[in-house]
Amino acid sequence: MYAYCVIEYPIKTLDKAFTYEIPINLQEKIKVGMKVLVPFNTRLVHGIVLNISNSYEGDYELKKIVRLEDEFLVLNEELLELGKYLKELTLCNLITAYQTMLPSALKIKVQNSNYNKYEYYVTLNKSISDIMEYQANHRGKKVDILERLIDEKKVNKKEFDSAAVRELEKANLIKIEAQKVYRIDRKKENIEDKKLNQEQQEVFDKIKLSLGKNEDFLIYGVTGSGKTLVYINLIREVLKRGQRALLLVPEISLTEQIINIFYAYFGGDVAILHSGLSKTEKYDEYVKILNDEVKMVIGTRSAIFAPLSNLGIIIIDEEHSDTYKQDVTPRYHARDIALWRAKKNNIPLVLGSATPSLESMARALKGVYKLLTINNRANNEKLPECLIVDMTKELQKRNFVISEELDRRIKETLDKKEQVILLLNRRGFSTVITCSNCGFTYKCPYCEISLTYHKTSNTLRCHYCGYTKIKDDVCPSCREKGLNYLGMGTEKLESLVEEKYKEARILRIDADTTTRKGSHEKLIKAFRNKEYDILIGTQMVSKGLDFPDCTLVGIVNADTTLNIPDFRSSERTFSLLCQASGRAGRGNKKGFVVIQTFNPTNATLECVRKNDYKEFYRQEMRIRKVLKYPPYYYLVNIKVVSKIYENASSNASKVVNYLKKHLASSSIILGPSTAFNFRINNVYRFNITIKYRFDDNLRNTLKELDDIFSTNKDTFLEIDINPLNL
DNA sequence: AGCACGCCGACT
DNA sequence: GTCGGCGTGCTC
Repeated sequence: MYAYCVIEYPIKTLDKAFTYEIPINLQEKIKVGMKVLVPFNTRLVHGIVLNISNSYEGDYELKKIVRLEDEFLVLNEELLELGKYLKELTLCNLITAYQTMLPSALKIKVQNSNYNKYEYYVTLNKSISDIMEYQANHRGKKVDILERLIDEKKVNKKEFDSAAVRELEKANLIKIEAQKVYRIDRKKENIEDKKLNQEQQEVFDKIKLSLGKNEDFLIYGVTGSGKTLVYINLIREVLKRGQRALLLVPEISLTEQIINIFYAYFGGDVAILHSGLSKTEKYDEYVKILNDEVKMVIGTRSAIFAPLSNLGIIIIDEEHSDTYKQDVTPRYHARDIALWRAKKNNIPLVLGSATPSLESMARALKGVYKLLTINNRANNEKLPECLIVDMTKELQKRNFVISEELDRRIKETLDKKEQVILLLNRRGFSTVITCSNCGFTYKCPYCEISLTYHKTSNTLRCHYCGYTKIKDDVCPSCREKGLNYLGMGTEKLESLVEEKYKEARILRIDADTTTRKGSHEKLIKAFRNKEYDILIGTQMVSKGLDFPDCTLVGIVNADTTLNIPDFRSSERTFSLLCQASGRAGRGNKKGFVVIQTFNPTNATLECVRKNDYKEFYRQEMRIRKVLKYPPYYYLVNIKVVSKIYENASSNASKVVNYLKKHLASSSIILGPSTAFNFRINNVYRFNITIKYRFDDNLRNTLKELDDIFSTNKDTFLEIDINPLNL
């Protein structure tokens, strides 16, 4: 018998199956998907068995497999096949695909250590009469231990004095047995069963009809519409049918509430997988899934590879979230993997969002996904009232950070003993130039992208197409000398707010205050418990959180995200601000949202104010169509990377020429342009972007380019198919 | 990737 | 004469 294996080195030239002879003693045990140790050249390496065959045709003198490395399959048939799809999807090596699917404790190459955790239990090892006889002749701790064991038969070793236990074991009176335990072990809670309202029920009923079929859904439900409750009921239905469920969430640390709800409903039937777990915790959760000991998995992006057998449904919550796309190789999108698995298992896929990605909404409107809408908040709560404040006018009143309107509302809210969230968008791109007088920013005339400033040449450039212009001395819009960099950090805002509202208790949450594991949840909890009055934060605080006493959300500077040089910046801003607005007035109190901006007539902000996703979708789709962006066109981004400037530059031109020669004439090739992170650590990178609709040659051409550059020592390519960022 | 093999320069 | 620099080629 022969085994075809991929080996551990993630190198293009080794990205193929190597054949080994299976020694007779392993022939019974070996299975496809197992980890093996094999001789390779002059050393031993790890590999995964792809195929087992009785014949081998070829003239190689085959070597023999040394041993099996795990007693269980690390990859079942579905995942083995999925790895091949992942390779095709992202153009990565097969072994890289498999590695990303496995938790770090089970990855190929790591030395096999035992990650299992045990608890030790003590039981009696002699007849009761022998024990009693021993007790008669002794006193103290040992007698007490035996006493308890007679009563309870089996007791955790932790509860006894270890020296006494050791002596008793030596005397052969007791024995100690190891029992495998899981590090995470949650119990179901008795919670009140919430009933679905009519809208939720309709959505549930429609998806229920599709269980057992491959149908893909998009649930578009406003913030607070109770999508989670629909998910819970769907999963229950799936479990009732003896199948399992997979739920993806964007970031578990920010979605603590969701997990707790699912633990409450499903207890130990849930396994969780996310980056906040330790390596060993992840291993435990993974083993539970492999052993069919759980009925559902909740997790972040990579949980889409969970080895659940008998899948009945896949749900992706907040499907628009960027976190579902991995930004290192393999650059996959969990949605694509979900579509594949749903099809493969013949089950429904449910995507849910209050602000669906344009891609998904476009597909839904085309009928590729079934669109299901929830228009109202679950308990008929009103959406918050939202107003836009023109900061150019405030500047004249010398209000640089907090407008009169926002100031008045903050005071009112504090007087009512209610809570305020102030959202400061991600620190602005320091390379984007804004006029501090009127809010003007430079945009590329061809790509509608903010231009970035290059200090060395005093130029403004579009990193999509390479358009370049010299920086003006005065703002082209207001003729003032106001062109400077943008940026205020949360810290500065915090000190300002402290000064202004001396009585208020202020909490700041951003990447700096939440570095320690779990500190984020602690701070969030403290705010919910009303230990603070004002919460200042970045987008971290905007997602999925529920603060019943928060009635005011202030967006301090809505322009920063709008000006980020990316064609998706409007979409991201809309989504972020809608999410943030959704934080106001979750209880039965009325909520307010104040958006401060230098662009009060901006169409995206106006859509946020009206909470009008449909209008935003229409507008943004028009722009995407004209400028040939997704979802009308597909994108591929190629970065040409080298430590040597000339090589990066010349190879980038070579790539463009190659593409021009081989791609369909309808495909658009942009660049090479200097990437916005053009030079990091003395590594240079050039950007090439392909826009295409249908191009039969595309995949093969990309593969060929990848092959050509795989042997290049100093220059390499990073190919990102369907990139989220360029 | 890792390692052996191989062919040139500067050292006890 | 030999040690060791790293260019080249191969891995079932």
